[in-house]
Amino acid sequence: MIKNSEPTIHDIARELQISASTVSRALNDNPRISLKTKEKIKAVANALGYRPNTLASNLRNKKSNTIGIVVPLINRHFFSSVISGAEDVAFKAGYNVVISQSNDLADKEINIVQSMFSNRVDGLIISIAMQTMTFDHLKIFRKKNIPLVFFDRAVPEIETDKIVVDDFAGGFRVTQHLIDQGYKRIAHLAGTQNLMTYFDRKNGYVDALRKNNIPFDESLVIINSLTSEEGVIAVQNLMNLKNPPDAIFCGNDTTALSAMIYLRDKGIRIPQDIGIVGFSNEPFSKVVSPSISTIAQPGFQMGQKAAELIIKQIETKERTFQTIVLPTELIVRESSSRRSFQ
Amino acid sequence: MIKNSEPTIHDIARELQISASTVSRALNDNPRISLKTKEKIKAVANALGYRPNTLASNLRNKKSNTIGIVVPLINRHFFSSVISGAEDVAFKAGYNVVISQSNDLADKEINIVQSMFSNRVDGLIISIAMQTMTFDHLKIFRKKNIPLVFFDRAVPEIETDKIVVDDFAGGFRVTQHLIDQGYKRIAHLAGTQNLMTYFDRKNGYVDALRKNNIPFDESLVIINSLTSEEGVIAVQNLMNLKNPPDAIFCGNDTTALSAMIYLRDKGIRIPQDIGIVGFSNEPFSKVVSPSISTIAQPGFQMGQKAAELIIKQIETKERTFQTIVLPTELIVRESSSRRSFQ
DNA sequence: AATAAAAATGCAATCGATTGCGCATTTGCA
DNA sequence: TGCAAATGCGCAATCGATTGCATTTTTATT
Repeated sequence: MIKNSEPTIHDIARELQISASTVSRALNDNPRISLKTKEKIKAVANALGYRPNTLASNLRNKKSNTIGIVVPLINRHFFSSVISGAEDVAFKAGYNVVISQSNDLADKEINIVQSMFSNRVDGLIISIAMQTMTFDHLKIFRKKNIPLVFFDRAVPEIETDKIVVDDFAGGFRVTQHLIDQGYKRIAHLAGTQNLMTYFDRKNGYVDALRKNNIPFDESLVIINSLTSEEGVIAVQNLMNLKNPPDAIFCGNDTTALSAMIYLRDKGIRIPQDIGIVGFSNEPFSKVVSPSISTIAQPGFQMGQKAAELIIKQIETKERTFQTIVLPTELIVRESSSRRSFQ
Repeated sequence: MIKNSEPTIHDIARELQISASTVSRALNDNPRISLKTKEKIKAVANALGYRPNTLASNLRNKKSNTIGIVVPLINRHFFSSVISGAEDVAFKAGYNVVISQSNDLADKEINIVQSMFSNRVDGLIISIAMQTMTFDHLKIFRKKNIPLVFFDRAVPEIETDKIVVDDFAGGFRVTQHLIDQGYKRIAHLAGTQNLMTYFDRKNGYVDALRKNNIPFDESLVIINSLTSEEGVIAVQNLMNLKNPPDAIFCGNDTTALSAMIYLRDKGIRIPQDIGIVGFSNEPFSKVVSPSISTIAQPGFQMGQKAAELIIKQIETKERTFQTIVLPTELIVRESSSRRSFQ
């Protein structure tokens, strides 16, 4: 009779007329088993093509060796970089990585997070969805003391490890840079303000204006969800003002690009007539023409750090949470370099 | 005494003085349990904050509800698109997705695949690493009849579902297009030939030349691993030929871009002096200047299809494998549109 | 009311690996 | 040689959910 199922430690045990306990210990290099027995066991395991059933082991150990990662959209450079960095560190430490995308929908995020809990992930790394307004599904992790790490989009009211970039400084620096370039009327295309990232970027913008004694003009700030299409609409509205801006600090590179293309088609020169700065340093921003000034966010590094923190939480009982603020770097490119054109 | 562990069906059973079997059946809506009991059980489950332990369920059912995906690099647009598409379909069908990247290294790929097997993934979706030359680690899946689906980079000698783009047609079309644009001496920057994708692209190139009675010139084909740096080196070599090319069909957009930048810096005009075409339609290729002609590969759709196929394999015993060849679409942009400049 | 038939629930084994405790065998030393 | 101390290994319970079969309870029928 052919066994079509996988060999188990019991099969090895039967083969050698010993107990499954011994096999288990031998395969785990337990010092209680003699070298000779270990070798015999390993030889048989090899011959049978034995592969431990991680499911069984996980159940018994109450540990899945799995880290969950939830992002708004896998298919976006920044997020896939974070995932890549996290996978890198996690794999080396012996963890698997399960990934889901919320599509920026609160419902799906809740669904995913609960599913990951049911799967008993050892920890969860998450950047919350734009739409998410309640956080009970995440607070549960804290309550049950399951490791949780936020990156990029964190929840202020939940105390845990967080890795964010210095969005405030980023917003400030962008604005200061535009001012330094001689732009006088700087608009800001902001993302939804429930997310700290966009909130902070806007505050940096506001602060830079104040520090430079430039009056804040409400009409120059447009808030939307920063898609390519909304970027165009926002710019249309801005340009239709009686007193249109001469620079736009866009909340991300996507809107910066769509705005730029729209303006170019209207015959408006960049950076001469209008300065543009984006945010995130998407790969395209370096190679478009004019190249887009932007803020670099170290995604890969962020993912690595997130994985390190979650693994530390998993493997130690210690719970001294930290918020790591990665520095933002302003990358000045053509889209805002007016001085060199004057 | 406070139970700090998660509630189980046994806790629910004890609470109601019934058996765990009944609880299990009730929670799974088994018709053998009366509606009244079901409601009581569900109420208690809710009150206790019960969440089924998927690990236990998986072990008993010998099914992990998990699909493994292995790609060379998560952090690359095409692959992250595939992952995104696959996650989309998988999640809706109740599957989790674990992801790992091989970094194009054979050793890591083998390691990953074995780990996924130990984790008893229900199926594996993979695009093999550039470096991988032996396939025993994948043949095992077929031998054990575990669902396996290749995408993009498939292994010819393993019979299973495959989703590829029509690389041959892509290579042919690119070359024909360049010929139609009046380019006479067309070089090809090819990827490692052990991968069918690059092999087919090159064959398409060769075939188009023959069909147009253009002699094939060995010295115009350069094979490397298509990184940005290697693109530059390749172009340098090509331009140093006694008889340099007037067009380059690059194996991917990355090399197309780096080649273009190199040529531009040398004062060579594109597409007037040299025509360039890439492959894959990376997001940047549309927005750079000049924009890069390329072949679109529907990554997201490919991922969806891959997930559908693997789920079909998982959920039916049927094993009639198919190879789905997604059509390639030539996107003509500025980098090869010489006619309009003459 | 008695009995058959149907409906509802429980028992206990199972999935595969792990581990505390205990038993048996070997080794060491006086 | 005798006895304590190592050393090596096995028993059986455990992790939490599932399920074939058995048992109990309820309903229907005469």
